Amino acid sequence: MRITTWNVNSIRQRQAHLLDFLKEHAPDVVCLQELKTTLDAFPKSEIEDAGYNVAAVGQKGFNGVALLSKHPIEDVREGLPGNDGDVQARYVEGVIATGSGVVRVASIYLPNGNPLGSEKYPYKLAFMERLIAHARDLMRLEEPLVLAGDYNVIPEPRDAADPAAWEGDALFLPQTRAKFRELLALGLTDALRACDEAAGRYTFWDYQAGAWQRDKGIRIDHHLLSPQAADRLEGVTIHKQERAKEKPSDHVPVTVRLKA
DNA sequence: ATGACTGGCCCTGCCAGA
Repeated sequence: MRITTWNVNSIRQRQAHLLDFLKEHAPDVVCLQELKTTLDAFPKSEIEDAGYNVAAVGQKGFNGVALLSKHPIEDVREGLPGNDGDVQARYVEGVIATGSGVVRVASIYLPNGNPLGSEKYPYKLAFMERLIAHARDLMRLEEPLVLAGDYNVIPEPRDAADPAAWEGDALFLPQTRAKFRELLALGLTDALRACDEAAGRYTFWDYQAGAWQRDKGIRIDHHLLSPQAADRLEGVTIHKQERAKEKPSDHVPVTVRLKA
């Protein structure tokens, strides 16, 4: 079973790339972030025609997350518990029912948190607290669980081409990284790091300053696996070539492979 | 050395992203 996460930076701008990707790679599940649209302009029928079921949460202009699945999507949750009054579309979760069992998958668009000093950083930390609390509950189910998405967290210096440039940034602050480690401490596995300890495994390159051409990337798109999912981990692929296409997202797709 | 982009929206500079 293959589960891809991809911050597409506008589903309308990236629709052709997405459909190409689905055709070429045919992942079982795709977790999308930054749809940047309400659902009336979401290309649901085009994605369904490609063979996928859809569970999506939209928002005008910003955020927006979706689960696409070749298998039925059950038990859909929109938003994290404890976020009453939070209108930002940043979380959707569902149970994927395959012939050989179920996997619970979440598509997460964690807040960026910049600029510091604004209300955005406390919002990021509060969102992470809610995610930790919910993940703790999900871990009690002792089932295969994949928490995938754009975490807006650079976990370690080796996850940035130029770590010094990110000092003091909401993506790399010690407090941000500590909260990410709290998630891992629940017993979740960072899938890429379980397979590959190398530096230079990036998933995002800024549009500005020739970041792509100079490989000034960061790794911020992650799959976190429960033990029952980690037991089945076969590998992780970063689809780096997507960034070299015309009109790319600034993030590339990342796919985790689990044994059937 | 510095700065370099892209997308959506209130349709046009501005906010947001990372």
